[in-house]
Amino acid sequence: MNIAIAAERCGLPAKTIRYYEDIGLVRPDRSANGYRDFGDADLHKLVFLSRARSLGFTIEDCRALLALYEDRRRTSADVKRVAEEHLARIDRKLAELESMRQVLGQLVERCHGDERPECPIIDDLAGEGREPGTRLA
Amino acid sequence: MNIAIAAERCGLPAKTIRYYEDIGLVRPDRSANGYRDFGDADLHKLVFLSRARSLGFTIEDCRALLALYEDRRRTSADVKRVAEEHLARIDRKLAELESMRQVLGQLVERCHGDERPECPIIDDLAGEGREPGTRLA
DNA sequence: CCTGGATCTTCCAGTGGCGGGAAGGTCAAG
DNA sequence: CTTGACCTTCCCGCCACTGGAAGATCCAGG
Repeated sequence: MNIAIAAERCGLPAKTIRYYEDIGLVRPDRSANGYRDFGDADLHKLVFLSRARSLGFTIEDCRALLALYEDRRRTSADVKRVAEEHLARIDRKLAELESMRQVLGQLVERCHGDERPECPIIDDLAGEGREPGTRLA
Repeated sequence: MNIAIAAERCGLPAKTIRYYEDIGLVRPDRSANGYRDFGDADLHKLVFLSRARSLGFTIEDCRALLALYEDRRRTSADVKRVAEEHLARIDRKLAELESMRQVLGQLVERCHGDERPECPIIDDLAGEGREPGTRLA
């Protein structure tokens, strides 16, 4: 099947699929005219990649997971380890974002948002009250 | 003051400060020897930038915020709008990460993590049960 | 048979926000 | 006078694509 059909079926843009071939994640056949020709196995891989990426796995994670996917002698422990590392990355990122959200949320709440120049957001960014330790977070 | 001192005082790497000058966020003087010479106002800007970046504002947000910081006729409404847009971005990102966390967390829980090949994580990525709508999320 | 539009190919450049490292100038101490 | 710590500019690399140019190919209509 041509790339447009494969793209439609796996939910990835054709550009992304070509990129995945470039970096060696898929190796579709080529038709006589030079067009990529995706078989069912290729499509399965693309669906796998699409799903893994949507869960936030990096490309290198995907490469490892794809190898495990295709290895009948894999152990679920190997898979779980990759997933747990990613889960830890997600948790770190969540904590970082939640901290930002908390600080910024409080600043926004305290800002009147009127036509006057006084603004606790600007004051915070400028470092007002940083030394005394009266900082919000 | 030289760049290393400025870097130490604002908490940004010297490389980052040079980059900020490249893109026009700061304009330190130059000494006779060609070295950058940061004054107090420059340092204040760098501290401002450091804090804004740590709250996740994009460089373009920082440019806008810095302009507001320096504009005595700004309104707090202008500042608040920038902050609220960023807050919305944070919330979208949080929702996305929380969704990933939820799905991946359940998959990891269900995975035995032993020496056998059966693995609900791989099965999910491979699309097992996608059509029937028995998907986790 | 020709034309035109859709699809395919490769290749190059850009995104954001820096970081690494090369090649070379400058400065202060011993 | 040399050493080593600074400083400068410059260019490449990161991640995971995305956009666009230039050109080949395919297919349907006239």
